[in-house]
Amino acid sequence: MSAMTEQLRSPSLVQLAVDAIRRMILAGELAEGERLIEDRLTEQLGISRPPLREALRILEQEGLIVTRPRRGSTVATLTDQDVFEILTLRTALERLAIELGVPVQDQGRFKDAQEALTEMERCADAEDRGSLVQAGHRFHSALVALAGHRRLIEAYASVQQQLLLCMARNLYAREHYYEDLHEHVARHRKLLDLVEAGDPDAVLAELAVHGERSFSERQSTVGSRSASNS
Amino acid sequence: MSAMTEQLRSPSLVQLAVDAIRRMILAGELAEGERLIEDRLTEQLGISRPPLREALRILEQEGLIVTRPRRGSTVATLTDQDVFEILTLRTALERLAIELGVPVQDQGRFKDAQEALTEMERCADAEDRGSLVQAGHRFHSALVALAGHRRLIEAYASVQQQLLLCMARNLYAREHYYEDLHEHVARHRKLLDLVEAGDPDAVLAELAVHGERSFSERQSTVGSRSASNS
DNA sequence: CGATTATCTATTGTAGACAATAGTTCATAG
DNA sequence: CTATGAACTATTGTCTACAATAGATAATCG
Repeated sequence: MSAMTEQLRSPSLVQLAVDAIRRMILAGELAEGERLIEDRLTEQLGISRPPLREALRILEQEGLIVTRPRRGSTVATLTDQDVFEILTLRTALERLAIELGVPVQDQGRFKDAQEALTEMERCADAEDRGSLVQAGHRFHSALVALAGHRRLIEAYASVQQQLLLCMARNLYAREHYYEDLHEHVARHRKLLDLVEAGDPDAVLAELAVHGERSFSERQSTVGSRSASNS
Repeated sequence: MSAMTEQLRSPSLVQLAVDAIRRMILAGELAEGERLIEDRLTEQLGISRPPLREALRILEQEGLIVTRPRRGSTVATLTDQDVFEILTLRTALERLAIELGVPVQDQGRFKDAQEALTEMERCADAEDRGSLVQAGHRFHSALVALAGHRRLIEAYASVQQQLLLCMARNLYAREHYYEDLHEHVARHRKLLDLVEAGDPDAVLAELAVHGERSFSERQSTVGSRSASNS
């Protein structure tokens, strides 16, 4: 039954371009605020402008680029306010996921979270921060997927992606991920244990302290709305 | 300072097409599941296909249409599961808005909510259900705007829009809006009073019972994932 | 007479070219 | 020497045309 969902999609040039440009942005190959000249991208990707422009529209909706009429597109520039928005939204979405999904139904998705956590522990042992971040995102995504809520999953993925953009810009990475790696993983382990126990409130409480640290100093800087780097 | 935000934008054909098609869908001129033939739409709107296709990509991201590769776009078909997702997501976003915005800062936005509520009362007196729904949406949007959270506002608008699609299909309208109109408005009045009082928790509590009625029977039908109309 | 396959048509995917505009540079006047 | 204006260039916005594919129809074979 789950094999039915495997449908070999012909990758349209639009989807291809979306993936490629997204990767470029998140990998930092395209700098923050950098203009995305259509001609240059078409040449680079080997496609023509119509599919590229459709791809840009999608990325715009995803929040990775900003398009101003007659002035083209630029890679999104994130202010402190933006980071605040991303983090708060992420937490709200995770909360909903826990509330809906925590007396866990789909054992398969739970497996995903477990595997991601194992991967996190491996990364922490190896002190591989980059992979740890990725595994952490997989873990959280798996947690969110527990609810079986398509829109929630998509919204979360979009926010997660913007968070990756933050980290690519090193706005957020330092203060959040330069803590003790094993404590970091331990908190996630506890989270998963509570999820398995099936008590949503306990998970939510843990999630609250989980996120508190990263928010507290952010909250204070909110309101400035100033660009966070020059 | 707020006058600075007034920038007369030339409406690109893409934006024009997005608005036009969105209106057609929400007005029910395009039936649920109906195919959107590009040639027909270009002729109807008097534009060519590239801007139309960009518009379709945007609408796809917004969740109003579904596009399958090589098979074109269709107006989104909403299942019970979809309605459930929309409602739960909406509540989660409103909760976040209240948490962040309720010791209300921006008095201007608060005015918006007050005006919308006044409008609601007028509609309830006139028994104008259609306008009441619209005013209600303006009210909720104003409430969400209190937080001054751009991403939250956009996400909420998208969800709200899909909710309108539900109502256009009469999936949700009957059981939710065929209650007593004045009680409906009274609940919103209470909500706004609590917001003005500045106690987020009280607002959240009220919001919970506010939404509980509409969710309870939904929750039970979840899992069927069957199409909700034929 | 029913099922299967080949052709055909309607529709989407993509490309290249033209038109319009915003930013830039240079020249000129104060 | 600075500021203003005009021409220019780079880039976006849009259109028409071509290629490729999926669904439909009809014809043929069992």
